[in-house]
Amino acid sequence: MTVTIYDVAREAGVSMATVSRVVNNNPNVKPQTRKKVYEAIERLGYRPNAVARGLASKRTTTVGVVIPDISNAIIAEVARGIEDIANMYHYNIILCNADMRKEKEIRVINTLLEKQVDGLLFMGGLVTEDHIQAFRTSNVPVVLCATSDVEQSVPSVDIDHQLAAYDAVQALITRGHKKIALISGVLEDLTHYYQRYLGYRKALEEAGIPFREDYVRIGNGRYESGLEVMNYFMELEDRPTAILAANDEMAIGAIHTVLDHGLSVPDDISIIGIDNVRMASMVRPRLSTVAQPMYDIGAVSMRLLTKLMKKEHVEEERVILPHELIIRDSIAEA
Amino acid sequence: MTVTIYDVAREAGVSMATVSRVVNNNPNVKPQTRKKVYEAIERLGYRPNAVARGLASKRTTTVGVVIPDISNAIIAEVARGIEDIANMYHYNIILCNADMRKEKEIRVINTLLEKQVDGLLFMGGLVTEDHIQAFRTSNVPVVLCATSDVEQSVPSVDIDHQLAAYDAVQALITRGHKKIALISGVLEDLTHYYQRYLGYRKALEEAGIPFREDYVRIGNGRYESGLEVMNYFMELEDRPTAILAANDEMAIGAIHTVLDHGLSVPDDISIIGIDNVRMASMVRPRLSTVAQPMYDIGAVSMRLLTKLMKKEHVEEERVILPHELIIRDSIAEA
DNA sequence: CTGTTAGCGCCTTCAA
DNA sequence: TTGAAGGCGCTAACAG
Repeated sequence: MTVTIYDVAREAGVSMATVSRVVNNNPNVKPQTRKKVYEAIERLGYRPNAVARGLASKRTTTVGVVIPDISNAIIAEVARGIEDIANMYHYNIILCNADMRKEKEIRVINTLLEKQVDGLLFMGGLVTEDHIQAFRTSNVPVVLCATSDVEQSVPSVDIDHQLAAYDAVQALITRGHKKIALISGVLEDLTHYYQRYLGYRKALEEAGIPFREDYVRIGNGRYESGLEVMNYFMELEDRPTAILAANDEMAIGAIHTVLDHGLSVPDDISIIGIDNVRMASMVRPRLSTVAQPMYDIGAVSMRLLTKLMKKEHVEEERVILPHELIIRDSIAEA
Repeated sequence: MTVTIYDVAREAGVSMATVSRVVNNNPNVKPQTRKKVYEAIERLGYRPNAVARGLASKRTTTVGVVIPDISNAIIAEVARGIEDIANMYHYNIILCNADMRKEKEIRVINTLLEKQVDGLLFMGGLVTEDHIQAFRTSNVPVVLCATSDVEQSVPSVDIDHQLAAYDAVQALITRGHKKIALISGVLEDLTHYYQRYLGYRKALEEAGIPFREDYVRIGNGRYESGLEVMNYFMELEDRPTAILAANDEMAIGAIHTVLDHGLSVPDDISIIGIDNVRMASMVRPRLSTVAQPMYDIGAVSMRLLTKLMKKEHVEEERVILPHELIIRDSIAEA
C-alpha cells in the first residue's frame, strides 16, 4: 500500500542508503544516480515517512509552539515572525492552542514533548512553577515568547512591560492630565499586568501625583470588561480625565463607554492602550497605544531557539525588545 | 539518557509488552502488575515516545489542521470547535498556518502527511485543483472546514454563502433600500466571495432592482480595503443608501469612511456585513451582519473527520449549516 | 560514491 | 495474564 524507501531503492536499482542520501540532500551521490532515484521517487509517488525518520535520527526538525489563547489578537503577528525564521532554518512548526487553561497548557507541552519536538516555544501566557517543571523534564530547549518567568530562569524574548505602561502614562502626564485612572488586567499575572500596574504607579509617583485606590479597577482583558470598568469610572464624582487601559481591547471598550455616554474621546476623556493590535487603528477615534514589536518578538525568539537547539553559544538568554509609543487620536491635552 | 519502555520493564520486573499494555490502557493486566508498572514509570519519569509509537502502530492519533490565514478573525472560534471534539475523541491536533499563500498551503499539507497524521482538516481557504491533487495522494481522510471545493468531491462543512448574502440584501430591501451597493471580495474565490456576489445579484433581481456595475467594487477582504472602496461609493453622483460588504472587516472599514465624511451610519447610509466576527459588536455603531456558526462548523467538521478516520458510515459528506441574520445598529429604514 | 547492517522505541501477533 | 520476537521505515556508521 504505502511505498517505502525500499521500494524506491528497488525501482531505481540502488540501495536504501543511496535513496536516503538523495532524499536528505547528501552531496555524496553521483548526479546520474541522483537522477535515477528522483525518477523512481516520481514514478512511485514516494513520500518520506517523517515518523520513521524521526525515530531513526532522533531529530524531528519540528518545534512546538504553545499558544495559550488562539483568539488573542497579538499572536497572529508573533506567529508570522516565528514561522519566517523557522522556515529559514528548515524547521517545521506545529501550533497547539491551550485555550487559556493552565491545565491544558501543561498537557499540550507534554504532548509536544512526547512527539519529540526538537524545541519548544511558549507564547504569551503566564508561566508558573508547574510550567517550569514540565519544561525541566524535557531534554529540549525552551524559549518563552512574549512572556517570561518571574524567576527569569528560562530563556525569553519580551518587552519591558513596566516601562511600556510608564511611557503610556507619561504621554498622558505630558499633556497635562493629573486624574489618570487605570483599567488593569489581573495582577496575579506577575509578568504582564502586574508590571504594567507598577509602571502606572511609578509614572504617577515621579510626577508627584498621588495614587488613588478608586482610580484602579481590574478587568479581564476583554472588550466587554473595558466597557464595564469604564462605566464605573464614569460614575465617579471626581471623574478621571485620562485612562490607561492595560491592553488595547479594554481600551477600545473604554472608548465606547465614553461615546455611549454622549461624551467625546479625546475631548472629554483621553484613553491610551498597550499592545497596538491591528484593531487599534480600526476604531474611531483611532487608539493611541504603546506598540509591542510583535513580529520581532516572534522572529527573535525563534532565532534564539535555533541557536539553543544547535547548542551554539548565545550571549544573552533573556532578550528585551524596545516598544514604541504610537500617538493617534484618542488622547489630547487635558 | 532517555528512559525507554525497556527501562521501565526492567525496573518493574516485567516485560516490555506488559508495560506497553499498561501505557495503552489494555485491560488485560492484573491490577497489581499495573500498579507496579505505574510506580516504575513514576520513579523513572518515563514519557512515551510518540514517534516510536506512531511507527509501530501506524497511527499517530493526531489530525493536522491547515489554517490558510492565522490572522483571520473567524478561525479562533472554528478552532475551538475543532479542538473540543478532537479532545473528546482523544485526538491531538496540530495547527499549521499557511499565511494565505497557496504554494505554502500545499507544502504544509505535504508536511502534515509526511508526519503521518491520521486525518486532515483544511480550514477556510480557496480549494484548487492542486489542493485536491495533494489530498488524493494521501491515504487519510480530508474534511474541508468553512470552505468547500467547486467540484464538491471532498467532504466539507460550510454555510450557504449565496443564501447568506441574499438574506443580508433582503434585510436592506425590507427596509426600503433600493440603491444597494456591494463591497465584494475577489470573485476568483468561487466558493466564498463569488457565491456572495451571486446572492447579492439574486436578491436584487427578485426585488426587481436593476443591477448596476458601478455599485459593485472589489476589495481584498481587509479593513483598509473597505475604507477605500467606500470612498469610491461616497464620490458617486447617485450615491447608494445601503451597502453590503462581503465580510465584516470591510464593512467596518466602510462604516468608518462614512463617519469620516461627517455622515451617519445608519441614518445616512446603512451597512451590513457577513461573518459576525467578534469585532462586529466592538464598533460604533455596532455592525449588523449574517452570522456564521463558527464553533459548530469546527465541531461538525471534526466530528465528520473522526467518523471518516474510523471508517464509519456517514450519511452525508457535505454539510451545510444554517446562518443567522443579526440585526444591530448599522442599518435603518431608507 | 555506494552498499550492508544495526538499531531507533514501541506495538502486536503468537505462544505459553 | 504475561513474555518473546519480529517488524514499522528510516538513518548512520562502517566497509568497500
